[in-house]
Amino acid sequence: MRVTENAGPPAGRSVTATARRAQIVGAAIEAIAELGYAQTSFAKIAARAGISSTRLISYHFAGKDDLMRAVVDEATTAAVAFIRPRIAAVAGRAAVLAAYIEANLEFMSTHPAHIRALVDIAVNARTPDGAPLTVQDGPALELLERHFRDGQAEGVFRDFDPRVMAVSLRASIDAAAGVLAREPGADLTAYGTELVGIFERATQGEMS
Amino acid sequence: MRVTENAGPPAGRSVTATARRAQIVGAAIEAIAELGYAQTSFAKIAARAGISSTRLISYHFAGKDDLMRAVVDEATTAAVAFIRPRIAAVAGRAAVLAAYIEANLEFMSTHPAHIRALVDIAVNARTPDGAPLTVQDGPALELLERHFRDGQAEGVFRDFDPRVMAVSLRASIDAAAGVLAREPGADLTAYGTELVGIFERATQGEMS
Amino acid sequence: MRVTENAGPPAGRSVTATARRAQIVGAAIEAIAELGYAQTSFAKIAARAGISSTRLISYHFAGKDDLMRAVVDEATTAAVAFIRPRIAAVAGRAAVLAAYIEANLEFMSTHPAHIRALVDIAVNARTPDGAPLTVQDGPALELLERHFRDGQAEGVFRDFDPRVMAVSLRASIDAAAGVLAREPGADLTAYGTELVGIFERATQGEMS
Amino acid sequence: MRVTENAGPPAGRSVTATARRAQIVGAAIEAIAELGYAQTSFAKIAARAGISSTRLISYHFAGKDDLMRAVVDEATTAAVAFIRPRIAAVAGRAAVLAAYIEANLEFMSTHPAHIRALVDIAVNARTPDGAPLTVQDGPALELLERHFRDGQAEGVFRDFDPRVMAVSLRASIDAAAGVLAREPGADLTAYGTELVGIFERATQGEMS
DNA sequence: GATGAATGAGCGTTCATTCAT
DNA sequence: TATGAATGAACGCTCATTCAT
Repeated sequence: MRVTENAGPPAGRSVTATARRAQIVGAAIEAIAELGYAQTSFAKIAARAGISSTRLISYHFAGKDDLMRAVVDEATTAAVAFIRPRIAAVAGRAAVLAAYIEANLEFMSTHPAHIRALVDIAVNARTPDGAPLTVQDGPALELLERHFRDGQAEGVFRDFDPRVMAVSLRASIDAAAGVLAREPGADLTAYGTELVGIFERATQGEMS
Repeated sequence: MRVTENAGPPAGRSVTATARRAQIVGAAIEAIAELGYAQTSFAKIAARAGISSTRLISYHFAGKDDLMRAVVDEATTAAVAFIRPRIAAVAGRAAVLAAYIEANLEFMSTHPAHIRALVDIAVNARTPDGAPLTVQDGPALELLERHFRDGQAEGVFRDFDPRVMAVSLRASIDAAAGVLAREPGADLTAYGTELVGIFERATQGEMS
Repeated sequence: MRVTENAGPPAGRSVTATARRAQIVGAAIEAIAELGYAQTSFAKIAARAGISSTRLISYHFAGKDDLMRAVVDEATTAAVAFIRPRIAAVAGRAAVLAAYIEANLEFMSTHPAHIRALVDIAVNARTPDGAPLTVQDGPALELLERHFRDGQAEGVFRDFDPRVMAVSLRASIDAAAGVLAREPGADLTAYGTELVGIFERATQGEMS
Repeated sequence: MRVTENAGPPAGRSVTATARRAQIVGAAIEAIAELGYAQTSFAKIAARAGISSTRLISYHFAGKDDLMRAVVDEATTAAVAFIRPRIAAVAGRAAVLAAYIEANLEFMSTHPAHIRALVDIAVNARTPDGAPLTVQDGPALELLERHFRDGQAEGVFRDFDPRVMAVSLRASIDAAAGVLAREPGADLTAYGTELVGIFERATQGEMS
């Protein structure tokens, strides 16, 4: 699953702090995705980045928490950059929802390590006092919730609890990442179609 | 959040191996639920169990993996014992599905640590070579999948991919545990009703 | 200045915790006396104790603070055991004062490392938040102060501030340790006689 | 306890080497006084000086030893500049002694960090091979010793060991700094009067 | 005169595990 | 069945210093 010897500046040469940070963040994402959060250490990240000492990581990041936050930032930013134009390209609450689901799954298939790292950090990373480092899917959940609420106000969606729907949708999408991790050849497009079918029905219909 | 001094045999006295194992497994569940998998060590578990040396854990379990498997067994067994009679009490595919969801949420509210530990281990635990320790929700998923498949054969459920539906339902239920952990006062009954509504519509309806 | 290969249990064999702790404390005293507090690390102590890993120190002491407190305890206890019978053997405020000074200097010449370690820890050791680990000469100062106060009440000593006198006496004694460290061949007995002369005059006389 | 943002040139601007050195020395004095010698590092000093990299310290000083020597120089020079005129203003061995003690205590109350740093370095600083970096109070002790010796030759002081008296006086003065550090509101003037009383009696009287 | 980047060595501590009883 | 003692490896982090501009 390793990509390359992690393209970037040849180790040992002085480069800009920005480039070095990006290189380290990339290596951290790879390491977490492959080994899991609990097994990922500065040493493993350094080895993956092709740098000789963990000292360089400590030099560029204030600590493990700081690095993990940078990983979350990078993965989130990449996901948003990927997904936002795809939902901006369609119109209508239901179409946006479908585009959101499909863009998420597409991003997963092209950036599996990003997703894996994001979920792993959210579940595991804690500050020394035990508090979670990040709230899982926090911003994404709020946007989804607002989308559902607005759709309800417009009469497009039925009357459900937008928070429960948002949490369930995100969880279902994240679970797809787990399936992908376990079955590398899985057909994500078909999976996306199924998921769209599930949540179209869940958000519309009358029945209750 | 600690329940008691972890009822069980007073440390230092000779007890049966079975009782000692149960005591340690209980302490491990507490520790994982409170601290998260990555932050849980033999030392923390021993402290919680009120035993002075980690040696006792190594004595009763072949290793960390063995202990984690025992935790998964215990939590799974407890969940099955709680849920099975509740779904056996109702008839019909849809009613069973609703009962399954509601029983799961009810179990969560009475055994939050079991669920937290189960999810945490599933996501995190690996053998030293990086392979996942357990297949996430393996048995539960298969039962759900068969239930959907049978319901489809009976014409009760619409035509969807049973595996995707099963994965999404389990993920949505597990996500409820996360909500519960973050908002201790949340109304799980209402949450369950919402979830039943979502998956009733998702599994029935026509539309596509 | 190293004594021996630090007599004690042969490294690597299992011994009682008490004996091992004493061995480590002894090595720590030697190390601090020779290298100074700032240069003393677990690794240096372990080397001096003839044990192979710093892990054994961490096993027997909760942390560096805990070890330093044990060193202070050991040195203080040894000093008290040496000095107390010597002042109990004489009668009269002035005679006790002289015996106290001379016993202190004698202890210094037989246990120079104990004194050096005691002073070094008092001056340097801090908890992580910056608070001093021990109050220098705390208990000794209180006893001295009371002795002076009682002597004044009996009319044996003149009217001076007992705290200032106690602080100055302790400082003068501790400074003798510095002289001893710098000039190993110094005549401590003569030094003691001089010091007694200084503080006899300081505590008596009329003049003011 | 920090005084200001440590007045001096704003970091990052080109200034004279002299000014920059003074700024760094000032920050080092503050750091040692607050944190203690063992806890003071280039990083802490740089932070206190408001400069971003420890590189600037290494640039202006040959090493840690060199910086510490500069600190000692600065503190000593400041103390001499403060004290010398005060002892030059009085005549007579005893009066000079009293003026010396009182000037020292006065300097302490106006420059507590200087004294703290001076004592801390004297006790702790070592070259890598374990040798003390400076001889504690070396110059001051010699001057004091000569003063006592000359006074004895003039028949003003009784017959005592001038070295022991000098060491004890310096130690008693330095100990006052410790008292001041622990009890910020202490009355240094009264303390000085007491100390003068002690050493007047110690240096004169007959009795022996 | 100044600086960002980089470094190897060492720090105290914790890890799961094994030895010997 | 139990346990105190011991262990090597690895952890994240900080140290004073040097490289190359």
